[in-house]
Amino acid sequence: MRKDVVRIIGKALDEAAGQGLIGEARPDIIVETPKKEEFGDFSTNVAMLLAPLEKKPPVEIARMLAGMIAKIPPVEKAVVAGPGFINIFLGKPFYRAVLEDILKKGEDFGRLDAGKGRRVQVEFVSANPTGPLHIGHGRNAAVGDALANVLEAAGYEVAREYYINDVGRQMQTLGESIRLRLLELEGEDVEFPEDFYRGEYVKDIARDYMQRYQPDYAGAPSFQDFGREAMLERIKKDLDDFGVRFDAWYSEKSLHDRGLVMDTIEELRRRGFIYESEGALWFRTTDFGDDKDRVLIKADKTMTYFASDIAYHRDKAERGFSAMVDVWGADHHGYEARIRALFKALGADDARLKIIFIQLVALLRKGVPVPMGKREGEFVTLRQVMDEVGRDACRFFFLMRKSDAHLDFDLELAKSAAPENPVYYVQYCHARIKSIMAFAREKKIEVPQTPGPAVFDGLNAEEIGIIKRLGAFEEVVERSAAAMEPHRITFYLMELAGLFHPYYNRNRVVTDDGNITAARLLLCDAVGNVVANGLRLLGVEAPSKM
RNA sequence: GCGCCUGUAGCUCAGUGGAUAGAGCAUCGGCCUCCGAAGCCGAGGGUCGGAGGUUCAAAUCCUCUCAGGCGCGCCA
Repeated sequence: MRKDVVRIIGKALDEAAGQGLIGEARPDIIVETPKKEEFGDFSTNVAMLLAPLEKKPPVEIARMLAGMIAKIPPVEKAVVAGPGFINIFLGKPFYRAVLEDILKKGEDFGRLDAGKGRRVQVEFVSANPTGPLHIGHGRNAAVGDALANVLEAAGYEVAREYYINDVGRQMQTLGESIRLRLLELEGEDVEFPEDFYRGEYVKDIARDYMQRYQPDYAGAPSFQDFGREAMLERIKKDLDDFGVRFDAWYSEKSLHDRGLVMDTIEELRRRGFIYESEGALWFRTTDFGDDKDRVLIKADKTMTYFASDIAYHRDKAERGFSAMVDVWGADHHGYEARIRALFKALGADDARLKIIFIQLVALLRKGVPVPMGKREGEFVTLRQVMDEVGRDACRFFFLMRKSDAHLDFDLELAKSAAPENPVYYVQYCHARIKSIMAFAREKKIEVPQTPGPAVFDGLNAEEIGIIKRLGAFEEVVERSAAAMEPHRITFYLMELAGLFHPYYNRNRVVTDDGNITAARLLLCDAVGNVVANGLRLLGVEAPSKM
């Protein structure tokens, strides 16, 4: 929609240049949708940008361009305002075409080719398989998945990946924790160390292990392997119920098994970024802006997690993605510099790597914070929240904020069927429209496929305004993808619902007037369609009944 | 101390360098014989943390500063 206007302005500029009225220099054409209706459907500051280049007053240039723009259909009029804005008013035929386009495209409205099929990887959640997913992972999952959806809609080919930290100290601790719990079950008196995994889930796993392999434990897997599988199964189930699926589960262990960790270290050594000191092996990340150098192999000859991480990212970088997105908890932001250092050390373009940080979620209950101490394993799990408030509310709430902003998640609000709950505000919009459509069908009202001029002329300014917002959906998707900010979809939907509900309350859709009824039904259909498409990107249901 | 994030209405937050800074909640007052009241209408509310700077134009960009959060291990 905006692109059409950009094209129109471009045409006017070309014509002005052709007539020798301006030079060939072209500033970036900025077209915006003004906040006020009286400023038109679109507005551009191109004359003000041109003024210094042409050494003419902006208003003079604006007048000249406005005259040319006004002659290009479907522009109805173009007026100069303020310091040199050109406000452009489009005619009804334009908005009729927009409505037609939305209805014709249906589910595909909002699907773009901006990505041109380029491959993008989104790696998210990647929680250690040593415990169940907690609320923070939930936000990570919601953001990562919605972002992947948005990128897909924008025309990228997206790969969703989960990186599993399945070797090292914490896996050993998990194995040991299970072993001790098993001994307990067998009646032994054990002292359970403070820093072991103390959650109930460990006891569950130990119980499973016992039931499956007792009495002689012949052929039983190691506690660690058993624990890993049990935890992954549980995590997958949680994510599945949350509506999140991955294309790949990438094992850290597999990096070691294939020798890629040592390979990577060797490559860095060849490139001269590795040195030994105090018995340890270091990567000189300070060459690339990190605060300090980082250890890859400790003095005890075991590897750090960072060693795996660089091997993993090296592998990613070689897989030919045009962009790689890592979604991390905000407490990991200190890692960004060292991962970027790896890219630079390998001569790879680290601009391809985008790291999104997910800030903490504060759970509230009627405004009172829910304690979330991680000690004793009593943190709030994604499962608990999902079970309490439902998947839709849960996902929607996680996407109501910019990911790098703290999020207050009020459980009572999320599950309340009250007007102040934004999830239902948007879903209700969809359900309401479906209900209206059903009502019209019951009344055997004929609705044309597309709005002809006679039908469309029945629509008033408020309805045209809604169509204008509907048309902007494509742009919202595009910007959301470009900025990698899925929350923009959420805000758009709340705004759209905020246009529709008041409109509905003031206007009857099904009336005695055939043309008006048809036009309004088509408008409703389009709104419902866009709401459904937007909710799909968020991974939230668009119910027909509530 | 250094680095990253955040300071916008009482609260929670939007806000592409543009025109008189917006929502929702909360508060107060109204609307269901009529397509879904999980909805709508109306009212009050602001030194965009502060100070400089760039610009025709700054909540937005730059510098400094104040406040809060997080991170700064041969931890995971």
